[in-house]
Amino acid sequence: MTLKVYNTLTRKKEVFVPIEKGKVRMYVCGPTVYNYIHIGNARPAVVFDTARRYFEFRGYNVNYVSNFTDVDDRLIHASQERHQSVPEIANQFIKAFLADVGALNVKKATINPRATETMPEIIAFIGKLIDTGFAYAADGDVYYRTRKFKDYGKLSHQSVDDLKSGARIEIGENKEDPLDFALWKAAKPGEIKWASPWGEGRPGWHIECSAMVEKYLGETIDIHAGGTDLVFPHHENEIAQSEALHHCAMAHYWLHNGHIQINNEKMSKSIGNVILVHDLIKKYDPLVVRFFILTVQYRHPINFSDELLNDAVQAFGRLKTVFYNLDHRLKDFAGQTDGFDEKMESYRVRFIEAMDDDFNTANAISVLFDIAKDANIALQSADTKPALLFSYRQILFELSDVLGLKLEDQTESILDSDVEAMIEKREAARRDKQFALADVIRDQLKKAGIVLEDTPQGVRWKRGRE
RNA sequence: GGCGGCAUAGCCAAGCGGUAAGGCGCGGGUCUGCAAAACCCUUAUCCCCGGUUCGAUUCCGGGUGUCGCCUCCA
Repeated sequence: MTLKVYNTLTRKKEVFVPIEKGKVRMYVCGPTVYNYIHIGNARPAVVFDTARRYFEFRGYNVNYVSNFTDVDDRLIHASQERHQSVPEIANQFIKAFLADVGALNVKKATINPRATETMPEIIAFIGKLIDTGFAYAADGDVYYRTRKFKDYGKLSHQSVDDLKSGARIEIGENKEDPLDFALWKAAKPGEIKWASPWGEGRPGWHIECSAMVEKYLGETIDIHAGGTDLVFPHHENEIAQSEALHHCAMAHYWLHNGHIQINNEKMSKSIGNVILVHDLIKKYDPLVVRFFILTVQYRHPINFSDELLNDAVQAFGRLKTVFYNLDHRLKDFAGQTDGFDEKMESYRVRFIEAMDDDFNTANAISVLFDIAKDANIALQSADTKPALLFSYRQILFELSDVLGLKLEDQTESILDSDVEAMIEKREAARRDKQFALADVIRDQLKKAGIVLEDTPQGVRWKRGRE
């Protein structure tokens, strides 16, 4: 079985062959930390985290680098508006980013380099581009000479001449050509700045990624990923910068996730429909959000709406319920699975086939539901062997973990003693066939958020809404 | 104008040459003291028109619709 990934560069699914056996070097463009992240930022974080988990599941050692852009125009604007320094704002939202993404069960990156901590490498990189004639300084700015890079446009599949119409020169810029882009921007009075051979200023947006990839992962990496909007110009420019200097491919595979829409509209500030993860996870279980994102193949657009999210609540709940019910039956079971089990292996194989196909999480999730169905059937019979139930539990645990979906929920394991007393009181009432009393107690508990379910193996409870 | 994606049941979403996975929802049933959970049954010929083929949702051509990139953007 071979893993295939869709490469934007070739517009084809290609067999993944790592540079170094057993290792994956991947770089995912991270956020500009001037605000809380929105769900559009969450998608690459979740899908590429899932890719990373899958690589690890398949035995690869993954070096996962994702940057923080902690200085740029938007941060400077935010700084002026709030009368806070750029680093203060950046630190605040880096912290918020890590919290949000942590709630979505995104594993920590191997490293999250910051632009401001990569300044020597950035400046050196620009210097070399000037030395080789790919860049030029002009009044304190430095620009990349786009037309000099012969492969320009190969990622976005655009010719330089087609791009020309969209390019423009802002007032105050001193570009030789409208297509050129900034590597270094001279500081205006009062702006945060760093010293450089071309005067005080700050890096352009694209150069930090080129410098960081080189610094942390090397001249050629396996995977470079980000949102589809980054194909042009961001990643195109990164290629121009890095490959002009290194004369080798910057990345073998370029992966891009599709965008999120809100009620079938583009999410944008002007429409006013931007949803922050910070707010969304107050309303929905963050894992439901993750689950929802993974129900769609990562390259396709996803529409967000309360209706769709509520469907996801139900669907994910089904998975959690079966897992919980398995645990309920296995409370006193300390044994093992039956060992090698053909059926469990067949689930695993189907899961791998799905994920091998460019991380088809939608199909991978359908395997989870098939396991759930079979496990539920096994659960129906009172004399199913615990070892079999345990096998179901294990395979569900193993595969859902690859997707970063935690089916176990620690918060459900603790029950107040008075609630326990009420459950016992109801059990006594049921034994005495005082069903009216039993039902009253059950209603009371339900209002307190505890839902009871009577099973042949005793009463089972879970937390519910209202 | 250049480049690209998408169009599958009420909704979401896989499949991509051999008459349609999965989930949510609806309806019917089973189990239950009643519920809940669960299980069973039920819910589609895949935007339209041509073409290739023994055979197309799946390939090719042409439409229509829709979304996106080309300017900061995940």
